[in-house]
Amino acid sequence: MKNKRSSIKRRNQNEENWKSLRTTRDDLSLDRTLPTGQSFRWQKVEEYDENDENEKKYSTYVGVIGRRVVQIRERMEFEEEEEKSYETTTIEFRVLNTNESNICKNEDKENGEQEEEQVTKDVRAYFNLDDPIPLKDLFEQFSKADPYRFGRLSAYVRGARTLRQPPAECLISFVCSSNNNIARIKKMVESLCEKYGEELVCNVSSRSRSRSSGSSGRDDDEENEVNDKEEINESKIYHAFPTVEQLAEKCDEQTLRDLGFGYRAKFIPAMAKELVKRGGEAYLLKLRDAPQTEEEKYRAITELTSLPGVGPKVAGCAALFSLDKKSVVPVDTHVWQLAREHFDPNGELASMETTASTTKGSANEEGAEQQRHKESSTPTTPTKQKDKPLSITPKMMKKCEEMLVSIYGAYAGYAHTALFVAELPTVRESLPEHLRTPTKADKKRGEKNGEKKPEKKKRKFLKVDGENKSDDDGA
DNA sequence: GCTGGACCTTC
DNA sequence: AAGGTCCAG
Repeated sequence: MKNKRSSIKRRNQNEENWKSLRTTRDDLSLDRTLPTGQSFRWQKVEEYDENDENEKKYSTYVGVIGRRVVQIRERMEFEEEEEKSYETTTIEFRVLNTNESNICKNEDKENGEQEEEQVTKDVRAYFNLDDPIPLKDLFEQFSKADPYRFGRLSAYVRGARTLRQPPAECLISFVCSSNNNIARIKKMVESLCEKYGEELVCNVSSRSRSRSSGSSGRDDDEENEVNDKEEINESKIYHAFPTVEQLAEKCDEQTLRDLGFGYRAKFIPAMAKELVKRGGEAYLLKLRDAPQTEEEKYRAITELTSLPGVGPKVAGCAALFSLDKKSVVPVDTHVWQLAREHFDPNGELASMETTASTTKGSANEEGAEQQRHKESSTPTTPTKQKDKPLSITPKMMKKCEEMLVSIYGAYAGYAHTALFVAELPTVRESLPEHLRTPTKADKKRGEKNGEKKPEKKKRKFLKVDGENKSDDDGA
């Protein structure tokens, strides 16, 4: 409503609005946290550093936290000291929208400063940056507890954090995630926000043409020209995630079906209404603030599971990603696969796959094989199955979660996040071959060649060979 | 309690 | 098939 003010001034103002998140890249890597399928609202945006004479490009993320549109970047600085020069990374953010935050209603300066503090607090909270234990230290603990897998992986997933999202947003997003892929989940969440969420008005920073002094006068900014409508107003509209009240009142199944939600369309209005009945967001926040005991953890999961569209997996995600239940390990097909591959030397998990998975005839055989070495006497699994997708039963989830919690402890959920991130294509590619979890294709190929899966036996007892400490990622 | 299907789209 | 859940039997 109030975008009549001078956009130029605002633009300059924004340039200086970057504030430090007061963390380090050991504790937070944006690339390993924001686009990893915890939250579906972050968009990677390339920017140019206007203070750098070469206008060096750097990447930022733009997303919405509550009612603020937030942009985050990792800024690298090179410092020279005597002979050595080294770089430090500062993680910074700024608020882009003008109808919340950086404008104080009564031009009171103190209020403004309070607001500034509040913003920083909120953003830090969203990233769980006020944990009692820094992520770096946790990773060291995980590595000690599990040198074979986590220890060798930790350098490649440094800064892979677990977020702390608004509970209703998190829960509803993950209801959309069932039997679905990330790209479509993002689309669904975005359309839900556009349809029902509060508008958040941002000034658009029409960079580029300001100075094309840079050597490569390329302008890949054609999209700015295309969006001429928005360019004129110099504002861009983002949307808050709708509140449960908004959804309960306005949202209906048919509309969501038309938006492409498929069979999940009926869950969201039903859940919103039920949540409102139970007290709205405050009801969920109560689950968050309950004492951090195992009992309360299970209670939270039970409560969530009684909502429409929420099974154990979705409840686990909401509990871990928004309700401070840090030992929860939400087990999905991917986590199951990696647990079976790396944490199942005795084939306990493998033996539970009574339903054949898509590709592995050998999985069951192998599991049964190893099972025989132990004493447990589950009925030997049939060797021949049809090609049905593997579905994870609650029993399997429980077993898998227990196994990981027994290894990683009270912050097992954080370890899970890092292990999961290591499986994402972009990160996986940065891993040395021997750390990559074999894909189905790999296994198939192996079977065809009649190979014997050489590793398996050395597993837990192999000492961590001196994997060159390559402190770093590929990015 | 546990298991097998159906369920909406789309990459 | 994709980061499951619900509902019968």
